[in-house]
Amino acid sequence: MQTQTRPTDIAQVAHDRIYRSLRQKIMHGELAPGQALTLRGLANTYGVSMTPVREALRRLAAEGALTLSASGRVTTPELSPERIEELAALRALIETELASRALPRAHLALIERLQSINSANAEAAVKGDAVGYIRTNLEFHRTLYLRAQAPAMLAIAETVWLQLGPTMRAVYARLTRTEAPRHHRMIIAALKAGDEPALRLAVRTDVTHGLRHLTQ
Amino acid sequence: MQTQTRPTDIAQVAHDRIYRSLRQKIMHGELAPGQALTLRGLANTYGVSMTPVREALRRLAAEGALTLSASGRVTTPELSPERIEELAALRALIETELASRALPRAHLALIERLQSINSANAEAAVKGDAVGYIRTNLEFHRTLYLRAQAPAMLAIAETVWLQLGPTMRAVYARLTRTEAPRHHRMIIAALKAGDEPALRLAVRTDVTHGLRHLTQ
DNA sequence: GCATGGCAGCAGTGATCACAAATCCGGCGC
DNA sequence: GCGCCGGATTTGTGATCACTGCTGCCATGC
Repeated sequence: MQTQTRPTDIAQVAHDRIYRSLRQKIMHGELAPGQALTLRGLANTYGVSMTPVREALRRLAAEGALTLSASGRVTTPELSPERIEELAALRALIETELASRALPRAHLALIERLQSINSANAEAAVKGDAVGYIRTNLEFHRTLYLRAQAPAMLAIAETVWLQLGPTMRAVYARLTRTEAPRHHRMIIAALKAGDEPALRLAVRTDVTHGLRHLTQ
Repeated sequence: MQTQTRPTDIAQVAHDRIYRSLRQKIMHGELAPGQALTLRGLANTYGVSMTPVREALRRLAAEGALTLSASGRVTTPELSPERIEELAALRALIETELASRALPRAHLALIERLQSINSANAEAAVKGDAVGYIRTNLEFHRTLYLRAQAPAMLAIAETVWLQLGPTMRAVYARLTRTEAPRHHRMIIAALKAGDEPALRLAVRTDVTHGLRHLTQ
């Protein structure tokens, strides 16, 4: 019983480390759409053999974060406008539900944390730091949704973020400024007021705003 | 250029074959919750080495169809009531949206196909064929949702079905009878009438009905 | 009788290798 | 000069193996 494994059930093995590393890069928009990844190349980069790299890539491909060509080559996806519209609709559907479920549990400490993340988000925006912008933006949403106590829903929301990752960079590169924190402030205001319809609207607006102009 | 590969981009390799086989078994409720799967055992069953089995299992685990213990052992998941409630809510959210999108494209040929699938579903119900019941039930939904032209949404809906697979058998074992086709007939009636609110309600009722009593 | 310790078998992980298919590139012929 | 052919290289796939840690069982001692 007195094993020295971590208290979590998170395996600390090589393929998992590589999976997390690549997943973060993809979700934060550090990889451009259409970029090719090779087993031997990544194995060399991470100093391991092809085996754990293959598992990490296959897992990411299963989650839609990467595309497998017919010959097994993996690349980051280049999304069609229709696909982007779908993923934006999914974000709106799932995240409004998550926000609704988080609302009754959103106490002052959470709202303060959201405001703090929002400051970092605005800072990244004015500095033109696209990766930092995306990272803090997702952190804002994740922090709120964690309160919903709905891990399966959150996992699916994150899967959608992952699929949008490579595209996100292109999206946010052009709008940045202090644009998006406005919607985040609307979310915070609705949380403070306990106004569920306003919260749902604010979340829906926030998640679809940046993607809408890409779907035409 | 004159390769003999299929025109689709679906790889016909060993790990993919094993993945599809296991995925179907899980989604159709052929595997009981908590059942353990071993790499060497499956490798033997399918007549391959551990490598492709490992990839298939990891892919299924990534989709939530299987659970990985801390030591790497994989089993079919035993879902908590909270998790089931979440997954039912996700089904309701996503599938009402898919049905709405399919509605304007639902012509008579589709409705006739749905009725035909529904007959097979009723037949499986009276025969007490749980696997056949689940299979035709999912086929009914998938056939409708394919008309929505929303592959990303459908993929996520199927992921949810996959997670519910092992649990579904236990659910439908107790209610079967000609119970569920009633909701399916409501869906068909709403499609014929072009009545979107009724369609959304019928879908929501159908997907949450069987799961609701498990969430308490 | 029960608890504990050790040992054997079992299960997953990652490295290495042989192989096949796809891709790329240079040269040859028209 | 252009296009096509063929080989070299790259890349993914699957098998095998050594290794580690876990599991479970049996025997031993209290």
